[in-house]
Amino acid sequence: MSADAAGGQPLHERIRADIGREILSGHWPPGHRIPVEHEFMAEYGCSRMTVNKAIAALVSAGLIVRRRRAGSFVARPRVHSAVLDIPDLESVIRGRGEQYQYELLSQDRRRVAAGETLGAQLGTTQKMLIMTCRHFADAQVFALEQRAINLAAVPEAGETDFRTVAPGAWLLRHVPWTEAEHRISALNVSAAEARLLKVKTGTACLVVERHTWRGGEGITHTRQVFPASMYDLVARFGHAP
Amino acid sequence: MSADAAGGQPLHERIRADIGREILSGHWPPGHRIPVEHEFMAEYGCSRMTVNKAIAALVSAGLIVRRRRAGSFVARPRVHSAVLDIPDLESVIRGRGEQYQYELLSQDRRRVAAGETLGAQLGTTQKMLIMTCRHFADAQVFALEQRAINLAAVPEAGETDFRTVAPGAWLLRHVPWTEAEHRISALNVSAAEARLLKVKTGTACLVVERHTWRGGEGITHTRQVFPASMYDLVARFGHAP
DNA sequence: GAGTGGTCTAGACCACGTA
DNA sequence: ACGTGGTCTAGACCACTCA
Repeated sequence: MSADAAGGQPLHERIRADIGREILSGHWPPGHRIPVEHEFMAEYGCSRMTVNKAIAALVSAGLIVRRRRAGSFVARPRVHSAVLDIPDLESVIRGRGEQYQYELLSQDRRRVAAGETLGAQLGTTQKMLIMTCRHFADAQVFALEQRAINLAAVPEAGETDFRTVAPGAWLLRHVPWTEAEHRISALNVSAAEARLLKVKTGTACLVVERHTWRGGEGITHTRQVFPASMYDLVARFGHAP
Repeated sequence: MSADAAGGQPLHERIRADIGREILSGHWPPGHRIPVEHEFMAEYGCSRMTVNKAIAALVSAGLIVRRRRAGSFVARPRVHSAVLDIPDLESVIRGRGEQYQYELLSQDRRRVAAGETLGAQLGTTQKMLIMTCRHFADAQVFALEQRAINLAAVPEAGETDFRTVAPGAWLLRHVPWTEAEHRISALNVSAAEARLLKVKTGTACLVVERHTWRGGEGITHTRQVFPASMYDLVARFGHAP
């Protein structure tokens, strides 16, 4: 009986994938209590250790949080992994003890042609919500952000007033779990961007581009420009065992 | 019997820590074959599942590689985690199909005062090997690098000729396993650095500072400056489960 | 108090790859 | 061929914490 009833992969692997799919599809949202181990034992006809191994892997991947007596729950999305910490900008700024302010500069709704920079890899010609906004730390411009949200994947975004809530913060609360790719580069800002950032033309800026998916479906793309003096990214490795 | 014979932590956790310590201390170097599961069972007086759980955690942390019939081996250090890929520059450049060239600009050996930028966090007043070097992609300067190596931790570095081999590449092959912290920022280059990079003063550059430890002991510190046009960092998240 | 997860056992069979 | 790891079982006791 050991290995595979169907498929060619270990059973604990299959259980892990099944649960992971429920979470990444959004079917089990953050905070959702998943079935207890005995239910999985019955469903898959296996021992508790096997179920435990599957769930333990999801815990170490950060998708699940377990609490004794209470049960196992879909984790609230940490902010894109513990290694490269790119949390929403409001918490960064407040964490420094500065005052956070947010401003929506423009908003548009249109189909994005395949190949266009914003929205590339989000699928061909999706209906997108396009925004430009600024984040302030005290009186200074902390970041300029261009954002595209795939309305097919996140229709609720269409009815949201992004004049009062930043799209990044809103997405963190409304889109359960994501995969992401970051591209980090440096840039001498153009005159137009310099004006919006309230810095001199040519000032070095850190640029973070992020593509985000959920279960393979494009969710959002963002490009954030930080004046060099405002922000350093920090990444750590080596969970000392 | 269950929980802890001594300490207050699970046994598999203790085994994991013990093995991890052997590796991070360099006592078990990369490629070293660790004892088989039955030996650990005897040593700790526990069942095979418990040993297996400990080793499995080290595998998922990337410290150990297991091969059926052959045994379990200390992993050869990957290049600083799969998430933020900062391999040695030679492979980056060659991977692009460009010609790699390396040049040592200066070398010095001195005790670094605590608080000095290079060498901070490497311990107070360690004897350090300090270098400045350049990396070329074809005819362009790809990166300017300042490097400090803690000679107390890596004495072999003192007898190495860094005119022919880049310190980053050498360290990758000679220091078994490391923890690291990266700080990524942007910068308008000074006139002095611009000259070395063969770019105009004020050109935006990506700056990557990296501190590296092995088992808590500082190994090296490096600051690499990339002209904005030369290099983008890419980081991915979301091991789709 | 009762149900959850956390840990552990003492076995077992199997797949695989090296010797 | 044989020893390694890979997987799995059918139990067990315990700690914790929510109801």
